[in-house]
Amino acid sequence: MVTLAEVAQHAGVSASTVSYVLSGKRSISTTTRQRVEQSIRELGYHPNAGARALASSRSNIIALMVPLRTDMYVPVMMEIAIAVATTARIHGYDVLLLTGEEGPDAVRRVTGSGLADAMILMDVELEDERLPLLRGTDQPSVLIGLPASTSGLTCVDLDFGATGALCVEHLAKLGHRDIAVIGEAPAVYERHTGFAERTLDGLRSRARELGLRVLHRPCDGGYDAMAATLARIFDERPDTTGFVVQNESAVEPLLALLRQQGRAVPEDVSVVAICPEQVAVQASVRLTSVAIPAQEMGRHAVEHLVAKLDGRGSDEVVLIAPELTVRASTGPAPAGS
Amino acid sequence: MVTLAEVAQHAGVSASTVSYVLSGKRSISTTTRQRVEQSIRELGYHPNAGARALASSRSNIIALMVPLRTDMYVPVMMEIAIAVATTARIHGYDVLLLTGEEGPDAVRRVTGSGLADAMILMDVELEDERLPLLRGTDQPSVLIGLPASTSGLTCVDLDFGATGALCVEHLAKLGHRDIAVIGEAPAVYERHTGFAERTLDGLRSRARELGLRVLHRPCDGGYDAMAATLARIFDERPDTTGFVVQNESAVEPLLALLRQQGRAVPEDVSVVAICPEQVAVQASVRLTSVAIPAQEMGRHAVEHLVAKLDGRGSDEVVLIAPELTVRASTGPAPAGS
DNA sequence: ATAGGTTGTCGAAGCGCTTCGACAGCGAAT
DNA sequence: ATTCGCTGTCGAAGCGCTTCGACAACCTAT
Repeated sequence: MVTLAEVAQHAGVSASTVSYVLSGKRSISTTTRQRVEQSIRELGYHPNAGARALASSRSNIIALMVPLRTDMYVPVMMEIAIAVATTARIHGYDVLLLTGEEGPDAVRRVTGSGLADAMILMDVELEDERLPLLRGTDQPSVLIGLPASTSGLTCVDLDFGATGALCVEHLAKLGHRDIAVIGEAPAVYERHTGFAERTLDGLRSRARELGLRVLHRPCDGGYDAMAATLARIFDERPDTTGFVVQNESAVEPLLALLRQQGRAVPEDVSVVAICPEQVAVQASVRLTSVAIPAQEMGRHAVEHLVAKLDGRGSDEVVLIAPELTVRASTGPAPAGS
Repeated sequence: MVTLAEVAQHAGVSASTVSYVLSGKRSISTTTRQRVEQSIRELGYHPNAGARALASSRSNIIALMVPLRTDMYVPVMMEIAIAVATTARIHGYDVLLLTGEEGPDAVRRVTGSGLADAMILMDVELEDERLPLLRGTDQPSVLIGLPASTSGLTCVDLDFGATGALCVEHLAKLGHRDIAVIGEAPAVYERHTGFAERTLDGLRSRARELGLRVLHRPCDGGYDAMAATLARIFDERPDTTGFVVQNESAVEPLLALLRQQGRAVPEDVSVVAICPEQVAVQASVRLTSVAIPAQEMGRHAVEHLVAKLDGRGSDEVVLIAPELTVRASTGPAPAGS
């Protein structure tokens, strides 16, 4: 393994000079810099991460805590994780992958050991156990998701309230009066992750203003669950013509079942989905949808963190404005209803 | 930040004693050990990762390179990643998340800087650029996937050859004579990742033995691509009654299209999928499938690596035997054909 | 010509840990 | 009673880097 000292010797300078060439923290004459860079290249030198971390008390690592559950929103999580890793590299950071399994202990371990300089938490619950720890440390962090209280925290999330409102507005404009909301799996509500509730709140209050009727039903993914939910919905509200779907693994089942029941999309019923672009585009009917901006969230989170680590940046809640893309799954409400 | 020295002072012993309590590399009297452990708890001590890495030249980190592409097999990748992270923690390791984006440079960087003690590479291509580097270093690594030459490498993968054979056998036993294989997206074949080809080879050679006819068509995910592919298949081989699907994002479109064309599953045509359990179970027809054992692969990879790092273990290719689960999408071939 | 300021480089200290050799203390064997 | 071999503990060196203060060498302003 090549060391700084070897590079220094090879270039005929002192170790500290090489260090300054690397960090740029002091000015170095062009000739010296070039000589050093040449030696670095020739010897194939890579600074030792441990030594660097020890001396500078900076690991250049960002920890990313992803939920252990592989049951929900998997592509979104992956997309965020990839965006985080990619953006982090651009800023010279690596990413440590932690699962939610360890819970608050993981936070303690990371902050205590100097393993990482900062953390990103995904899938934050309203009253998350990890929050007090984050508030009590000076290690920067960003949450992807919105807890009940955000004081002293930095959060990035889609504005789910506005998202709900946007969906219902779109349906209202098309003349739909009876809206059914296919929500997340019951487990998501029980876990109090918040985003599902926020969507619903935003949707409901806008619906009230617009004078629409809303029926909300949580729903597990898969066909059987969807079939049961759909039957109940049409039982209670036979005139339902508009659907808002938040659970992406319920989207395809819903479309298949509607087709099976002879209800045409978008002629008889309209469907708006809250899901990643790819799902919306690849579905059997190209879906009018509000995209979940996974990449943007990941990128934002890292950039906030880097700003904080550089002494810039501050605590702040960033709610990304939702954008609704009209595709083939929504149309005017049928005249008869 | 609490240091070893502070713990030592608090416990009234020397720093080295604390270190030995932590590592267990020398025997320590029970009373001393307990006193030290008590101090560690009281002070909330966590060893500094950088210092530890520097002194021991072991980072206790495993690097995981995941492909940048988010277009394929996303849930499988995520499942592997989670399994890797979880298993690694059990053995005292953390996981560094690298994207394939950096390519071979990432390997150089990690081995050169001592950032990680070992690497796991996912989505390995037949002639992967990173392989020469891995062979040229003494850093242990495990590939998830199978390159063209495995000499000097450790690999873990599903036995895709046997998987293909198993699928076709199942269909043969049910009396199907004309089999269509819906393969991966063309991009997957162009990338030469190998698993798709291996599946096909295994399937074809078994089909030959059994006297079946096989038609293979690569297929992108989504409805439009699937519709085109399906049309071509029935055009060329109208008597096709058995399908093997490898592209999981083609599964649902296929089922929907068959339904639409009035071909009942499993009465008229049978479908076998190669996909994660969850996809098979949640599909509109519960699918007879060979599961992709993502968790097992991740766990295996880590355990191999840990064994190597402990001086046990050796280079080896582990092919996981496929298991076919019969569900509702396959049945006897229709009598007429 | 002198004081003052820059610029570029160096030496040394030290980050917090592991690990090696040393050795005190003690029971067992001679 | 002396030697031997344990066991448990300590001190010190050193891992490879960053960073601080020092200081030549030069330039500019007086």
